[in-house]
Amino acid sequence: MDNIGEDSEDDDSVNKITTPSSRVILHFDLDCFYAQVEMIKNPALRELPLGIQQKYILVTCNYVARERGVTKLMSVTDAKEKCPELVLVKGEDLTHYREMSYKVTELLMSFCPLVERLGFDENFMDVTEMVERKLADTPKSDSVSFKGHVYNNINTKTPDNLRLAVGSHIAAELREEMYTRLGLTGCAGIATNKLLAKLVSGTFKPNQQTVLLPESVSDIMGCLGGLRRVPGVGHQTAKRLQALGLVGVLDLQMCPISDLVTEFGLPTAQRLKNLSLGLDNSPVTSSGAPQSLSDEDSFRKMSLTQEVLDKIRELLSSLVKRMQKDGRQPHTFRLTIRRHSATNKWFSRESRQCPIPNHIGKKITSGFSDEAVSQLVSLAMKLFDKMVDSSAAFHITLINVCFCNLQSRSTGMGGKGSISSFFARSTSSPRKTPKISTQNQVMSSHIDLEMKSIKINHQYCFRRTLGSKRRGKKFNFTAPSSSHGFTWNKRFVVGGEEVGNFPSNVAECKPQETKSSVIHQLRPNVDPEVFKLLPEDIQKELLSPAYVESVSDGLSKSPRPPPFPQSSDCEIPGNVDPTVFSELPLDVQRELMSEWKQHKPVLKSPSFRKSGRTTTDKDRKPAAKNSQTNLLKFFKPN
DNA sequence: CTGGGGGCAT
DNA sequence: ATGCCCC
Repeated sequence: MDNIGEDSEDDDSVNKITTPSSRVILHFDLDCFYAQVEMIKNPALRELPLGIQQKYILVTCNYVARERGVTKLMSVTDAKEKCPELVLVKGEDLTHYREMSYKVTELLMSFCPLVERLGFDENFMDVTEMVERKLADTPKSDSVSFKGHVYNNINTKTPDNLRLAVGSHIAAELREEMYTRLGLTGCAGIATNKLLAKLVSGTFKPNQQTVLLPESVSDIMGCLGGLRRVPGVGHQTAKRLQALGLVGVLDLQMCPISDLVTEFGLPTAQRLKNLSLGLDNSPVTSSGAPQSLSDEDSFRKMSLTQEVLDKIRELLSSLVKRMQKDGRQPHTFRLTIRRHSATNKWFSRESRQCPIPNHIGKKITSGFSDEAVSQLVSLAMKLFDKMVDSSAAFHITLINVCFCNLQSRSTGMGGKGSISSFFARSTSSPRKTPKISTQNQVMSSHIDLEMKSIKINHQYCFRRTLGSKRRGKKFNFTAPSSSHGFTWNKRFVVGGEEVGNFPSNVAECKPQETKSSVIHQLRPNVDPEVFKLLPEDIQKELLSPAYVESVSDGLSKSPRPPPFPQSSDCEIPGNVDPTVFSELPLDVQRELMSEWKQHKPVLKSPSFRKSGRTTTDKDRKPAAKNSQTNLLKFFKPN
């Protein structure tokens, strides 16, 4: 089980204190992904304006089409108007895109397992360890230049920038690998966190890459304009921010944290403010195999039970086949619908779910697909009846069937690894492809891949993703210690942001300190004299929780009081500025206090997750418990 | 007439 | 089960 004690022994002894706290994060974004896949399938399409069509929407298009004014998410009608010669390919069946997407992730993972997928066409990678390793191996590393673009074209020589420069070389090589092995082009961004890497990757658009240096953080955030452009700020959040009078990133940067807390609560308030400043300590979490498989279809209208039944059967037979290839057994089934409603057109979905009886689940994995499908169809219809009164008129515009709670059948060997199908090489592949199949090869696949320049032992790339998302980010500092020779890397969770000369790089104030002492907590590159000259309210703002590495995301690399008070009284958590707290409305204070009270006992038992599911984590994402074993099982034993 | 996915937190 | 987020 999780053991906090184990960790404390090895972290500082192994991780030298001098080790830099900033990470090197890569973001990869394939160019017009679906269009590229179609152009690979049919090269004749390359010179033609090509659009990928789902129902009435053009979900993406190639660059020939873009030159003629076609854009993403344009209606087919508009696109045809703009460009009558536009060639359309249906893209509702995602099979090929999904397969290619996982090949990309697999390729990246073969260099460093810490890869997080975002949709089908984007991947984050934490290459900090690779960079350190490369730096240590190359004595003449002083004069490394940047590969690709540098945002704003400015370049100061600092140790952190050197590490980003090495990151840019890694990114370039990985993009080259993607092209030579898979025929795919894409962009990459190199920065110190996921937010910035993602934002910068699109700076130069097709098939190029860009580094963002810390000194340009305020520039890139300022140039963003609308808040919707900030990843993590969706439609709803943007609306609520606008109600507060905030429309641009700069507005959010300058907004008093207390205003945000009243609207969003403390955790979200901090997150939003940090995002606006380019701060993001969220770790790159290995995605591994998907948590759920679903299949859906939308249509104008469906009003007959028989049609519903047929559609569900159709969706299920395809989903069961996919599930079968995956190899895991689903233990939960969910049916989702969208109702037609003239007024409430804005998409609200309803769903019902139920356990999948074991005898049905087994039929899925063991190949009795037809039986499984028909039994699942009746399950689905029962769920449908819970939502829709079939005796009255109804109009459905979407049906989705979903398998989740996926568990590997065999704990040990022989089982078709869950991810094996996603990462499996097609046997018909004309080209020799690297086999990343056996457990041994996971740790040494650089041999198979004939890496020329990135001679990084994969062991050095294992950065623990401490605690999975599912175990709750809040308490991921209680994640298990290394159990296979990998050391708990405290620094990992810290992710101290390097934010150049931004005021916000006052990022490491210790909580609950007096102002006079807190000034000593300023970053070394922040001039205390300058700080003292600032108006007091600005000082307070800089020291407020929004500027502190949030407790929920990690520990400080410097000794710091535990995130929650040890005393039995409910005190203000360490990451909360008492001054700011005291300024909150009383009811908000009370709410926060009771929340903290409830969380406290959790500190000692990270497995509190009331879920009756005393899960043996073996079926969760690879990062969940033990990155090695969990990762290994995703590769074909061969 | 905004698609077909996927994720997380509550 | 829903709502938010991402593409």
